[in-house]
Amino acid sequence: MDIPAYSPQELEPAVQKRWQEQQSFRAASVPGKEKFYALAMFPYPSGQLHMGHVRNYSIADAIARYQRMRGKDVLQPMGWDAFGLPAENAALKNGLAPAEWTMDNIAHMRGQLQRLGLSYDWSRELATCTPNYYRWEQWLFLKLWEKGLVYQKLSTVNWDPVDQTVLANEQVVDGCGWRSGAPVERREIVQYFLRITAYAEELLEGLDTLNEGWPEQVLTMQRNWIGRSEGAEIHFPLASGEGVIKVFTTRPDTLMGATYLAVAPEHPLALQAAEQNPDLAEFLERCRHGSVSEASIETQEKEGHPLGLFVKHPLTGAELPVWTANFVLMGYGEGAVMSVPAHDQRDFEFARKYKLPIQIVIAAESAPLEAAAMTEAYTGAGTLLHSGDFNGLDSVQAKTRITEAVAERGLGRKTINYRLRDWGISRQRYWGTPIPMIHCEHCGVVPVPEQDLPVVLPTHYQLKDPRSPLLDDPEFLNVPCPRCGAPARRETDTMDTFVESSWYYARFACPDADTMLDERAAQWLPVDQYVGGVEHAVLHLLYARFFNRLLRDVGLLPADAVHDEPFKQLLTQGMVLKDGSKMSKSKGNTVDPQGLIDRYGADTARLFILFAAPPEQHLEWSDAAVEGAHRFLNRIWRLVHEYGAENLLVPAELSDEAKDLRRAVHQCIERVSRNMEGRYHFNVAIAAIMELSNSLMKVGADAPTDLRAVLGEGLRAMVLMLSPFAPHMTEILWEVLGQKSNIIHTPWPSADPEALKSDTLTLVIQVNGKLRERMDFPVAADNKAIEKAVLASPAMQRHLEGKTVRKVIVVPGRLVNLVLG
RNA sequence: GCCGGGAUGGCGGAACUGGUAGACGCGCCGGACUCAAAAUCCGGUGGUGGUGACAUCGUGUCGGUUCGAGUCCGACUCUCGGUACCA
Repeated sequence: MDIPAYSPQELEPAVQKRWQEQQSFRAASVPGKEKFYALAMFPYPSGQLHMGHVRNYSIADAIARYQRMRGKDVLQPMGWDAFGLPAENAALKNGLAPAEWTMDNIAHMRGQLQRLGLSYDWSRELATCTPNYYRWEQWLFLKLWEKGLVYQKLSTVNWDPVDQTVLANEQVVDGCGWRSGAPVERREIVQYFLRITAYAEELLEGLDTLNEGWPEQVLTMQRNWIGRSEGAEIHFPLASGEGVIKVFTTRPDTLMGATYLAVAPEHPLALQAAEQNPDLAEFLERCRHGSVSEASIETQEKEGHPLGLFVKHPLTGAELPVWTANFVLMGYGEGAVMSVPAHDQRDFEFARKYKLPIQIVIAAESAPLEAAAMTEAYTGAGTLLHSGDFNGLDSVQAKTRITEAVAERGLGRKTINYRLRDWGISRQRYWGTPIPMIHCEHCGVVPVPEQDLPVVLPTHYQLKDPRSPLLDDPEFLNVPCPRCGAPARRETDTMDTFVESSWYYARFACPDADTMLDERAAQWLPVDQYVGGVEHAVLHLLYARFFNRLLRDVGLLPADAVHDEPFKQLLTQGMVLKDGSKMSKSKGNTVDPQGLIDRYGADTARLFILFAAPPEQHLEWSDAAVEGAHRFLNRIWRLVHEYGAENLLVPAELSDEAKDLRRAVHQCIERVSRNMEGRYHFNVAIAAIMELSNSLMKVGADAPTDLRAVLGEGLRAMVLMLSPFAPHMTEILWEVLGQKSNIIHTPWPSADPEALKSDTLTLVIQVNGKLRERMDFPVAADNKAIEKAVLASPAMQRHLEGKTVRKVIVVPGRLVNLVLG
């Protein structure tokens, strides 16, 4: 027999050319056909495709191809998240302009993606660094400014005193700038913020509608991130002079146990107090060093300093000292906390360190507490004591009563606080979307008029240092004020790149629209299946959910329940690891997918990466296992060619052997189909196909006709089920089997319930929970008959000898457990 | 620090809702084909004891619930992701 060699290097490009010529993956809304929008998170064009990309896109493509075979009208687009820090770093290192570097990378990576044979509608490709894309972001920014959803406020950044630039948290290593090595300082600068907190409640409630389609862990992380907490705002009047310090607490029941207040080092009162207090000034100066990241603040040694200032307790009028502490965050709540050392662990440790009083006001359920003997705070609920009028109340009642008491004095109220903070979108960087604002000496901050959009980012600079070249470019900087016409200065800050990735999924529906979105967005949205890394579980996915609502509220998306959430189903894939850790250039443990594709072809690469682990788990890289995937494809290639286009009709009457094989075929269809939806465990689906191929391979060329006919049925099903994973090879094999339809749109096989039926089944017989025997029973046998047969069977006698049968448990279709004593 | 995951043979992993632990693949061992090798095909493969049918231990650690626990509950260890300016 003459079987052509399996040569993916020739076969795959030929099939890809065919797809391109036939525009096989072009999405055009077909009336009456159910739509399916499959989307993988678009890549940052770093230069080379890495294994994480291959995995991400193989998963999404398998889903897209499966849904196409299910008869859906599938949209699967691809684009580039093209603004960002690495382009500037590369520009500094190689002297290439960020735009040039980015565009070169896109061209290279597009070629790599095409070589993988992913079923994208390339006509919708977009890159976020093109004015055509980011102009709409500027447009939206202006709309939100009008609505008051964008505002300016001071916020703290990492400042590199040597490079004279703002540093990303990632660029701060052990408290020092990564390039200069200089200790990082904190600076407060005016930035633009998006009022995401106005949507906190809606974003939280929306999570309940995602229970079906999103992983529980992502929902939990988002809930915790939003961090809704009910409590009270309490005002502590300053002992001398005017004003109050406002604090938020979730434990108003412990108010009578507050022994001091702590404010953030950036708090105005701390700064004011430091003017007359050199010790304090020195402390605040020390607090001004180190990264602003939450992780570094929370893990640092907790330190504080008294302000020499006192407040009055809102209920007792007692004077409490005010401290400043390095762990109090200016950005959370009011930048001040009331401290109840007896009932809060952090306050307890702080109080012990600085010898501040500890006042017990909640009785623990077990032993009575004693301040001097405590080794940790009692943070549970309980009955109030040492609390005047409130003694004897439980924590729940006390929360209400104390909040009411404070409110009656005009010194507080019940309130809801969120951990979520407004989204600071200003970046003091060059390679990003220019913020469309103008600074005028007379008029202040003035928005760029809509007709002047886009504010185009100049791309001709050679970067010499990390400082944004926009700051030194008079052509960019100098503009007349749109309001008064006087010479004014353009805003040089650009937007956080998360802004671009917060709406691209919608733009893909209408990439050529001459508005931000048109009616096609509503047709395609929501995304039916979104696929991407867990690392985006909170930030990107929360911002995109927020943007979806902004788009709705400016009238670009319909205000109905269907469109509230952008991503109906979410699959968070695990990372690709090598030797137990993330593949990265710095660790030198990367495996270049290009080499893999060159050597084995795209089908092998895709099959391996889906077979090696379920999508949501980490994937440990293995060269050896790739060989295995390739060998499997080779076997399939030969198996199908050996059979060819024989195409016999499966007769109604089958021999037992043929019946068994047919059952195996249809069990496989059932198993694979189940794993193509829901959990998307492609590794199990592929294993089932491998098992089937092992059975099919045992059928010889001289086998009886009925068996050969079932073999043909099995091969056709197998090739169809393999096509979402190995689309190039199966396209050819479908023809080898004599099939005329286009495999891309051929219906997915369905399991025949008749074929699945079996006459007998094997039950496991356990004694005291341990496997002892196996016995076959007719499918129809009832529990009583099974129990009787087991106890009477000769094989069981040695287990029963000298024992009493205490209990017999029959699990239908599974096992029998004899409890003997 | 805080929030969320993960841990099963030599390796990647399987085990639907508490019911046969180790499917499938890799690796390894043995065999067939070959002058030989590669490729391919066939068989074996968790540990310990036994010639053997079999027995016994075994899913990160310790404890619990249950006729029965990889799966449920409690405590812990290690590890990974996020932590708001990496994307």
